[in-house]
Amino acid sequence: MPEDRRPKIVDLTRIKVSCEACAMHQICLPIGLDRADMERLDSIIQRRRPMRRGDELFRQGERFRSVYAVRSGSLKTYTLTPDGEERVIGFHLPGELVGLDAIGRGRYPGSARALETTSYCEIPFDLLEELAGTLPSLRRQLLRLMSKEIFCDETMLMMLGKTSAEARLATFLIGFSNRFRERGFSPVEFRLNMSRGDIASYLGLAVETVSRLFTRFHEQGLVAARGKQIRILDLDGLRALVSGGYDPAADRPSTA
Amino acid sequence: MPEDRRPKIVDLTRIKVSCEACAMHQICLPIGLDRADMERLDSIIQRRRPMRRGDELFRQGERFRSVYAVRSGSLKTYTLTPDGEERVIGFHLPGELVGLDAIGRGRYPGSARALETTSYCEIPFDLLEELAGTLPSLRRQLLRLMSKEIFCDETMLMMLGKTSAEARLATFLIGFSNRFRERGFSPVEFRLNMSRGDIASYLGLAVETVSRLFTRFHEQGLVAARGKQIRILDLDGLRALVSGGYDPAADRPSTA
DNA sequence: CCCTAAACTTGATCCAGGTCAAAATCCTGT
DNA sequence: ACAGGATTTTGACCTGGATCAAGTTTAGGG
Repeated sequence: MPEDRRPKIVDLTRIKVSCEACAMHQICLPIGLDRADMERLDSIIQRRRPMRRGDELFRQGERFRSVYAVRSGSLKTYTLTPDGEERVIGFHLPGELVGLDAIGRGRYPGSARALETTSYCEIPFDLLEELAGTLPSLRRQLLRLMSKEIFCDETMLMMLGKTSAEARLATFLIGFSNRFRERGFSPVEFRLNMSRGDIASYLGLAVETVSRLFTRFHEQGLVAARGKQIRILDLDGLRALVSGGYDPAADRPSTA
Repeated sequence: MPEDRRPKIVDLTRIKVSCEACAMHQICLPIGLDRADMERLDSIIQRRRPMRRGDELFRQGERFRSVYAVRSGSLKTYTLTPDGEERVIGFHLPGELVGLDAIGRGRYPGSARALETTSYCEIPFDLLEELAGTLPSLRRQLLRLMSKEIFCDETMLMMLGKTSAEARLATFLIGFSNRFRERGFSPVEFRLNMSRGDIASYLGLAVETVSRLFTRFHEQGLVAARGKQIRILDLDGLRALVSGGYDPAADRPSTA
């Protein structure tokens, strides 16, 4: 067979993917699907070559075709304001779907960029929509994930509305702690691959404020941050800072 | 027939509803459905007796069973923070669905309260989900509406992150202007039935700031507000205030 | 392994908008 | 029509976090 002259390139672009084998299948779309249904889902999903840090998954304004599921790594979504400034909308960990905000408008309202080496699945949305017609579990999970997204955005809205910078960063760290734990990683030691600037933009603060807060948290023995590497020393102490504000950890279901 | 002894009470609680006859059916769930499919949707929808100002549609923490579509009037959704403060999440006009944030968690994360006399449809979600399996147009529209909700929340997030009080109120007014126009009402003269406090809470500002801004807008000849009655005098002037910030009017599709 | 640009930290200053206080206005029920 | 509480407006003051300005560390490419 002459085709095996360049097998790796072809393989890396469109690999046969299996949800069943994916470590995130208890968090992602296939929850509740039996083997046969999972195979039908597999058949419409494409796994792409992993992205490297800085690569773009899609760009603001591009025509919407697919939603994407993060398999490993992480990415950020952001929009460019008319005056060219970048505003971070969210950070996405393995098992999470990206691009759900584009369905209603046919174009991606923001861009998505890898924060580290990141692999993902591409799910053509017209096929997903169709398949959701015949697989009730898939339909339910898709609706749940979208609803969860709305809920998380609303939680964030509440926080940006009235909380102090301190409470925002504390909530941010607690949120990541929870998300890492849900994924089987340590909830007290992890790497935040986004820059301080990204965190600041996401929380509606200035970079300087975020930096000062990290130093303060360190001084107070709450968090030991060496660059992007975070170690949470006193989770309850952080929770206390959120006082009065809304604590998403308190009632976020551990699964979906 | 002895039943017609108390027909009105029964009628007002569960009225046979028709999406086809509803003024909002080009904005709401039934877009793209043919007559037969619309009847199937009608068959799972219940129209309830109208609420009066201050009535609650559902309460935070209650078990989720239904989503609701506003037929006429308006309502606000809000959550109570642990320390008993109210935080407004959104305002809902005719044709909009409420309760979508509850699907993923099985409980309403906030309460919904009528801002004026308001009629609505109740749509039991398990039935809607099932029907969405057999009606592709309904499924598509449900996904679109949820996606739109995510997009709107994200837009709001961006705004709360970095914009001035002035830009926030301007965006708020422009947004309502658009929504009223989409519904066939005047985009320059309308009634905002929520209190100044509600507006402030929604925009993450103090009541006093909102009040001052209304006076300032009046002085600048942008808006004439007599209490809840709003008349926009210079829409472009308002748009100019949003400068630099993100203008949702610029690319919000006029339909769904 | 070093060099350089970018990212991060720290310090000093300033102001938008929050808070407190009080007066004016608007509703709502009787 | 009116009383009384709630809502709104206006004024005075103050603070949290933005902004401006250096230094310092980190990381990636040659």
